[in-house]
Amino acid sequence: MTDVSMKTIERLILYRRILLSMTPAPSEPIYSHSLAKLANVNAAQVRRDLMVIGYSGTSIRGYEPNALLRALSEFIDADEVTGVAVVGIGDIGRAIFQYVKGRRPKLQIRALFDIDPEKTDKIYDGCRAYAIDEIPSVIRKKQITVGIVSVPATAAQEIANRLVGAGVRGILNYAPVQLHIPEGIFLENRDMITAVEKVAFFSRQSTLKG
Amino acid sequence: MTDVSMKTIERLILYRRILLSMTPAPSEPIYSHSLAKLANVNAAQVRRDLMVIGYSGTSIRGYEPNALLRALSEFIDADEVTGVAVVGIGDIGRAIFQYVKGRRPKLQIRALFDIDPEKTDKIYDGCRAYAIDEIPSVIRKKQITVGIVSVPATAAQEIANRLVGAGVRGILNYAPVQLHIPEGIFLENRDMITAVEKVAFFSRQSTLKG
DNA sequence: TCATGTGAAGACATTCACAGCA
DNA sequence: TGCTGTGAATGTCTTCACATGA
Repeated sequence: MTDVSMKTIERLILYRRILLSMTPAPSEPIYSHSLAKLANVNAAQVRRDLMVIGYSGTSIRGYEPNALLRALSEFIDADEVTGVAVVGIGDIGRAIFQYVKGRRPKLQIRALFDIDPEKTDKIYDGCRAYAIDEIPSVIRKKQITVGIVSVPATAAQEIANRLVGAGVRGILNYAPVQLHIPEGIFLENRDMITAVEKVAFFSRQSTLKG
Repeated sequence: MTDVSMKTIERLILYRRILLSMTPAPSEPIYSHSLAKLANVNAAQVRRDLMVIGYSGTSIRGYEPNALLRALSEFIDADEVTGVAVVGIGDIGRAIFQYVKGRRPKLQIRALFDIDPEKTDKIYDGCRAYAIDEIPSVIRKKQITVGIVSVPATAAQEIANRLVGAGVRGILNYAPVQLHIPEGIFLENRDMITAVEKVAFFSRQSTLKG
């Protein structure tokens, strides 16, 4: 696979979400300008991003929405379904589970984990919750490659170690702590406190500027 | 205020979090190298970032942890406490409320909002929940400048409009939809579906590479 | 005419590498 | 010696601007 920048992938995912949200799919072609407006980016940016997915407007003016959607999905998704596990059944864990479940056919949350015995060995909305000790066996058996860490900060590193040990290739970390994981494993941090602090900072800036 | 890049602010916030997590504060100086390691960045990056906050290692070798923490906080925080509102008391709304509450003295969640009458006119852990119609009056009265959108995608734009109309200067959007808001209002998107898709994509890449 | 695709410029971010200092 | 602070180099991302095509 050709290598793509982080920023580009984020936008490609955004373009796809925009197209998915157009129901029914418009029969009119969509222009780089219109997509750009919907995505809050520059039109040249859209065209440059679309270059990497190898979809070309078929000598037509603009892009054919269905074909573009197909091309985006082909690029963004793996051939097989990606197995995902959520560790920590708190508010964040539940939120992710609810948001992702059934919304993306190529992403499947196949297991939940929690330290609290009250929460484990149950089935939530079609997905089973396991004890932390079962991480290695379940991750392997269910071919899970993405782990989501939604446990308290103090437990996060230990959970990350176990996930990596069990073979996940990427971690999405919601705990407010910097994880240290081996080279080659993808890590994305989404700490909510940091997010609020950042918005607070730039809100102040915009106030000062006028 | 000097203008700082998004990336730099994110790292400054991270450095502060790292220092805050060291309790008790170490009496030894901390070096750019050690902070870099903890933050998963390059040492030169740390030094360059610290340049912008105007803290200098006082002709000492390394940085004095307490002084650095103070300098970081002075830069990151406003003088006054920043008022925050959370709209949408679902899993995400609750998660943010719980995470932020009491953890950052300069960030105060002053109001919750929800469309469901069952959830409003109650006090959750010291913070009152209001109906959506009360956004304008409450935002103004409580001097709220940051709004967090944790409602379903279909409602998000309408909520954003009301928040902006009421005077907030920044929005943190957890809904999986692109908001359109006036120039000058800061917007940060944190959609969870996009996050999982991104991690899934790069996990696959790392697998292929080896 | 009007939109795409893209070379080239420009803006921005990271890293190197070293002078200077204690 | 071993650190910081920073000029300069490098690397990455965004935007301009225009040739090309229908």
